[in-house]
Parts: sequence; C-alpha cells; structure tokens
Amino acid sequence: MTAQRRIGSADAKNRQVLLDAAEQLLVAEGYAAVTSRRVAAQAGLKPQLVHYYFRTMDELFLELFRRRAEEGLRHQAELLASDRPLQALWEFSIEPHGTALTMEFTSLANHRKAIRAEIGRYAEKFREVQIEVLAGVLDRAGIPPEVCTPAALSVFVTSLGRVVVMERALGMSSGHDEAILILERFIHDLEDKAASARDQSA
Amino acid sequence: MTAQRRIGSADAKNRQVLLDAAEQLLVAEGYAAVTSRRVAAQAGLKPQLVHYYFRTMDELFLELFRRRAEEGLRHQAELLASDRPLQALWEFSIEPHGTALTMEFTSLANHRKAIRAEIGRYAEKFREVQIEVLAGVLDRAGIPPEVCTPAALSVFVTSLGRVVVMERALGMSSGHDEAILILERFIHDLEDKAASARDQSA
DNA sequence: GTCTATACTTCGATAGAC
DNA sequence: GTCTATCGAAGTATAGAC
Repeated sequence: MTAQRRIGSADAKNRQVLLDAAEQLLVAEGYAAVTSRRVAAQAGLKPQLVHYYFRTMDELFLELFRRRAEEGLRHQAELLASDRPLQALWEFSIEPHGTALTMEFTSLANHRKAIRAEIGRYAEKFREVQIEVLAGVLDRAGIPPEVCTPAALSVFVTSLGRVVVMERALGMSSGHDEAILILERFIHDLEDKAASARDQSA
Repeated sequence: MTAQRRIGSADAKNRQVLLDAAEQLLVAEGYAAVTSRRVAAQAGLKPQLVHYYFRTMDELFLELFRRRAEEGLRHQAELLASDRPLQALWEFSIEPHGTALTMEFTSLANHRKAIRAEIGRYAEKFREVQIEVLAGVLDRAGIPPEVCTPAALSVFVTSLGRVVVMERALGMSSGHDEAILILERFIHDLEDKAASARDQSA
C-alpha cells in the first residue's frame, strides 16, 4: 500500500548535519522549536531536505534520541567503572545539559506515542546498569536491603538530580544546597565504607 | 503605541469554557496541543474567540497557570493543616494529575520566557509553606538540622514524587516500590515521634 | 459587549526535476 | 543518489460586523 517515496542514505553527511542542528534546537528552545523549517535553517540547508532524510518528524526525533541514548549508555558505563561509582552517578545526574535533553524527550514522549516506548526501554537499560553497580557498593559497605536497596538508591539519586536541575532552570534554589549536602554526605560515607571493605579483602 | 484591540470581559462565561478546554488538552496531550484552533474545537467554539478573550496564547497559558496555582496553594494549605502534614505532602506529590500539569507548565517555561518567572514565583510560594510546616514536624520529632533540614526534606519528598510519576508515565517501574517504601517508613517514624512529643506537651 | 471574516505565516509532507 | 517546486492544512493574530 505505502508507495514509499525515496529516502536519503543513512550515512549521508547532510543527514548528520540535520541531526546536529535538531539537537541544538532541542536543548536551546525545546522540542516545539524542532520543526522541519527551523532545523533546516539551523543547519543552513533547505527545509525539504529534512523530509528527504526523514520520512516524518517522529522518525527524526526517534533517531535523535537513539543516537544520544547510545552515547549516554557508553558514557554511563565509563562513569560507573570508576572507583567511586555512586559519586560519579550523582555528578552525572546533576549535570544540566544531559538533564535538559532527558526532560525534553520525556515531554515529547507524553504526546508522541511512537517515542514513548523507545524512551522507556532505554531508561530501563540505564537503570539496570546502575542497579548492578550500586548493588556492589551497598554490599561492600555492608548496607542490608532493609535499609536501602540498589534500585531505591538509583531512584533517589536520579530523582534529586533531575528535580534540582529542573527547578534551577525556573530560577528556584531553596532547599537545594541543603538536600545536596545531605545526599553527598551519605554518598561519601557509603563509598568510604565500601572502599575500606575492598582494601581489607585485598 | 499599542492601539490595543478590544478584549472580552474577564468574567464572561465563554472565557471560562475556553480555559477549561485548554486545561483538558494540556493534561491529555501536552502543551503543544494547546493551540487556538484546538482549544476552540474542544470548547465547541470558533477559533477566533480564543483571541477575543486572550490577547496572545501566552496570556492564555499564564491565566491557566495562575488559576491552577492559586487553587493548588489553597489545597496544599488544607493538606498541611492535617495532623500528619508530611504524609499528606507526600500523597500530594505522588498524585498523577497535578504532577502532569506541573510537568507541562515546567516544560512550557523552558521556552516561554513570559511564563518562567511566574512559575518560579509560585513554586517558591509552595515550598515556603511546606518548609514552615515541616520545620514544626522536624522540631517536635527532635531531628536536628545536621541530620535533616525542613527545606531539604521538602525537596526530597517532592523530587521523589515527581520523578516516580514521570517515569511511570513512560512505563517504568523498577526501583519505585522500594524507594517509596523507604521514604514512607521514614515519614511514618518521623510523624510518630512528632505526635508523641506533641501528646506529652499536651 | 460579543463574535466573525479574513490576512498572513509556518507547518509537515509529496511528487517530480536534476 | 540528491535536492527543489509546490500543496493543503494548521498556526497566531487583527480589523471590523453585529
């Protein structure tokens, strides 16, 4: 049925240029600014090219998300390989650029059904890896599951990071420093304990 | 300079009808769906009426937000007047409808400068009231500021609630139940202590 | 005071030219 | 394989009719 029109090859240079432009727009002005015309203008290309390389705007968003998500997974894996993985995860969570992107994609997911599933899938992947590493930290530090589980810790850390970044974007600040101080103290204590346990076993 | 065109009176019936329609659209399909044409269609009115009652779409969004925010402040005041204010605040934070609205307005704020300031202002108001009440709870429970401050507690509770609701919307669930269990246990213990302290002083 | 006719812009998308 | 001419629908906003 779908007498499909032709689509440009996946490794064409201008395709990457368009994706880069779309990402810049997404971060700077939000997903509503990512229209075919504006993406093209940002890239210095004709608007019709967007629809030559991407069948629909949803396809562009999906591609954009996958590209970022895959890179994010690689980055997270690096961070979690450090000897202070919890601290690294926390710094990752409080980083504004990545959080802004995540927020935009999340908003997008609320009314683009095609994108929601993909975002959910990747978000679970991120958390899975986090849980695995945090399980090791909690175990070495001797924290029993009744006190805190790896999954719960992952949720706490990411949620505080995300909301602080969101609120800062709104010009808010009250409670942030105090909450961050408490969490960072907890993280330090935990990883100190885990480190000394590891040293002893060595 | 602005030879302003005429605008419908603030208490006209159709003005409220339009605001109601806009709010329904905002929750159901996100802010990008709130266009003059779609709001009018949802309200069963002509598109031009939107611009008769609201000079710009920004003005409509601003009005919509203020209406909700004022009601939210009243609602929060009621909740915080209960004898388990922390538990009430937590239940408020985990409630999906209000969180969805907050999320949409927050996304909106990211690229509608006119709205950002107003949202930030109200968000601080919400937190101020929370801090005041939580200070009483922590004080009665005998928790010193080195362990947890009222502002930090407010941030922790709202951030967990918000992120859990966001992630659930994406179909995620891992870590949620465990994190919620830990927070709710903490809340219970705290308010039990606070309650017995109050009983003793009575 | 309330609503409509209308202008102008930008949108996503396709068919067809190079 | 790469790009352009063009369409029809939807967007915000205004001037003017009732």
